[in-house]
Amino acid sequence: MGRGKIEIKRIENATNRQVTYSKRRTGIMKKARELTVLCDAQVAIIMFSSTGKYHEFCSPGTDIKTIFDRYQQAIGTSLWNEQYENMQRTLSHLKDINRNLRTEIRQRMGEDLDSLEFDDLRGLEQNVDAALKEVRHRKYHVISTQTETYKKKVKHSYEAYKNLQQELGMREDPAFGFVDNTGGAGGWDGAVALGGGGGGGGGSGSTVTADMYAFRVVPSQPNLHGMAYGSHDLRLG
Amino acid sequence: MGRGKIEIKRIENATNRQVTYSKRRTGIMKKARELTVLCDAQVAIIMFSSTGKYHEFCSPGTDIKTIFDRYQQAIGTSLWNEQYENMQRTLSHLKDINRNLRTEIRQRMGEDLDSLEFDDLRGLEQNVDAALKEVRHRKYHVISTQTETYKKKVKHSYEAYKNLQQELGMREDPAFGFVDNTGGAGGWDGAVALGGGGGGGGGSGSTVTADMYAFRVVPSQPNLHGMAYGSHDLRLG
DNA sequence: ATCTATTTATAATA
DNA sequence: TTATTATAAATAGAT
Repeated sequence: MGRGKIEIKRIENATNRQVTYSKRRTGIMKKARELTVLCDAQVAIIMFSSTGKYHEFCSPGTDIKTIFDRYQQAIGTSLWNEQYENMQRTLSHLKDINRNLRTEIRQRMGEDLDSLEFDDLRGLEQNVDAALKEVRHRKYHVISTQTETYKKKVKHSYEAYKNLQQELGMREDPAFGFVDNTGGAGGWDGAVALGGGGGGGGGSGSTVTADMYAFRVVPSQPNLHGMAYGSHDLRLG
Repeated sequence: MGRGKIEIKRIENATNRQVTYSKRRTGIMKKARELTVLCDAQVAIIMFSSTGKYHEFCSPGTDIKTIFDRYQQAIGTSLWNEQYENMQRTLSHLKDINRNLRTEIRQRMGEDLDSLEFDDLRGLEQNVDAALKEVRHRKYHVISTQTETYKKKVKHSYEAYKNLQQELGMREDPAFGFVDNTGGAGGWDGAVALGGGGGGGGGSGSTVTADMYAFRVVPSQPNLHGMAYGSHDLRLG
């Protein structure tokens, strides 16, 4: 029905496609309206163009949602409900898992142990004990790494200072140079001795004490990825 | 388009109406199909005839529910959509929490510690250490309670035996009676000495060894509410 | 259902 | 976009 017959396949020219969409959409809507009136029917149409624009038609005296509800009743099984209930199930499953995880954490924190049998307790104890060893090991590794880094920084700083001092000494009165109070660049291993971490070579001279790291004795909220240990609301899933 | 022009108003003759409905319905469906193909559009049509029969059309590659969802999104407001999205949000929030909980558990198990700063590690260590003490304490409490219970059972059993023996001795030849080998009902406290738990009164005589409880030395999967420690799939939320 | 005279929709074009 | 118009398609009424 046009100047020429066309093949029913995707119109490649975007403009033509858009024009045809517009014309034929109008045509379908008109047909739907006519069907509604002529045959006393109820029709609902939803369309999306390839560009994402949406258009709808609905017989007067009703609305799309009503027709859709009726449709759902007609086909019996409710797609909505199916998906909805699926989600509900997933949700409650997640909550269950959540609750279990919280319980495990609480028990790993030494709380709510009343429900555990002796064997459970023994297993938990072994597990926590092993974990403690791991954490300590890691802690020592970190502190020794930190110490190494610090040591290197100090060493570099010292060398830079010495170089500057030499340079100054060559150009000006040596009396203006800084005095070297260190026992030499050699002994910054102290803190490594705290743990079993991989300490570097031995050294003598000045010793770095634990105070150097300003250890907090009070267990003030330590953060874990911005979250304090045990800060989860463990009451509900 | 027919032998005669018709007015667009309800067809009163039921048969004619039905026939026209059928013909025009087919026509609309064909038009919809053509539109889908020609213009790369998505179309969903639901129809109910005046007699209640329903028919639908949907572009291939999708389904009515999907189109309806999209439609609801397009028009913005929708109670269903609201609820649906609410659920989606809750779900992803739960997944996030879940992931964090799993991370915390893993770190409490001494795994994945690389991302932790020294202060985090120190806090974790203190926390796990305290937990370990709690678990041990509880374990000792349980074992001593168990021991008490066992002691009482043995005592009762012994007394029942003595009573029976006496009864037997009164009725039959005492030679058939059982010999009492125990050192008296008094000393079943042995295992309590294992820990700091609240042991009962002191006693002497035979000692209960740890073997009495058939301690497993191998840390075979201890159960926690039917779930082994660390048995959660900790990989994903 | 099937057939066609006619009306209607629309492809190409401006 | 909108309008025109030659033609293809849909379909009312008859069979």
